[in-house]
Amino acid sequence: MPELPEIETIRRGIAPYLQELSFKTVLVRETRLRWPVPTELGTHLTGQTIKNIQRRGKYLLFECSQGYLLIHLGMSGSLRLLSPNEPLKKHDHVDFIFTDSLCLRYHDPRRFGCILWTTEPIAAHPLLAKLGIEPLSDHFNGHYLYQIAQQRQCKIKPFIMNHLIVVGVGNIYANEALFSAKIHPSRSVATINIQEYQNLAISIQKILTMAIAQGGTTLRDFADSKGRPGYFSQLLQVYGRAGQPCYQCGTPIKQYRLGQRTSYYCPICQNDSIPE
DNA sequence: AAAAGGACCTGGTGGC
DNA sequence: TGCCACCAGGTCCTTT
Repeated sequence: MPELPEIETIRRGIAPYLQELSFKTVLVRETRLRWPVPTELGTHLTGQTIKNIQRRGKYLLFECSQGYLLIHLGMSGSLRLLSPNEPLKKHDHVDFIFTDSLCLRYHDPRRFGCILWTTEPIAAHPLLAKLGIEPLSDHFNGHYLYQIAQQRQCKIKPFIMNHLIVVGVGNIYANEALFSAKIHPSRSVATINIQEYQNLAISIQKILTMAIAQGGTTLRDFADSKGRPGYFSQLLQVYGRAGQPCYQCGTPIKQYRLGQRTSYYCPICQNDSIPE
């Protein structure tokens, strides 16, 4: 479900309500996420106060009095703020209940997400230590991408989705950013020049920023922390639009499989002389 | 070392 | 209506 804009939407939605609140109880109904939810999670968290909620890539980092709660939503995870009395739905795996009776509820049908606890320095956490640059930071630009690309031989779409290079760009926004930069998803990274990389970096930032402003993209079931959908899906140019006319030139959008992911592009705007 | 493919899960959809 | 194959927003791990 969630890419960077969806995670950021959730972070912004919950942070104002949870700052300085203390954990009263943690109810773990299902421990089988991507990695087991720590059995002592409640013991660790009870009495701790949330100091700050940050995001690194698609990870939410809850800075507590004496450690970090780390949450990833995988493909199908969501977090909702509600009353602890709210009736449970299937796959509501964990409740974080706070002293003022607010409940943060973790829901994840496919269980690809994770909930972890660490008291080690957060930047050194094994899941975070090797992550690439934040796309919305000042240091992310065309030069950065160009330099790494000179030593690689992969296609551009998996390249920008590689979170060891740049974090947070998932399948939807990778397709959209490449359309915006007029680059075919299968272009070899070494054939792309510096000017094109500068356009691409700007496109990635533009797309992500716009998506955050729209509250993310709702395809099936994404909702923010209050259950509201995101509206960026109305602005998608290529993702999910196979066979429909390109908004720029009218040519039908093409769809194909690149790696294990579905890719969408305009054969005219993104110069379809490249073998898929 | 880097690229590609498989694996982990459930639910929704479309075809027969 | 039922059954089945296939698809889905992620990313770690194994294989090449």
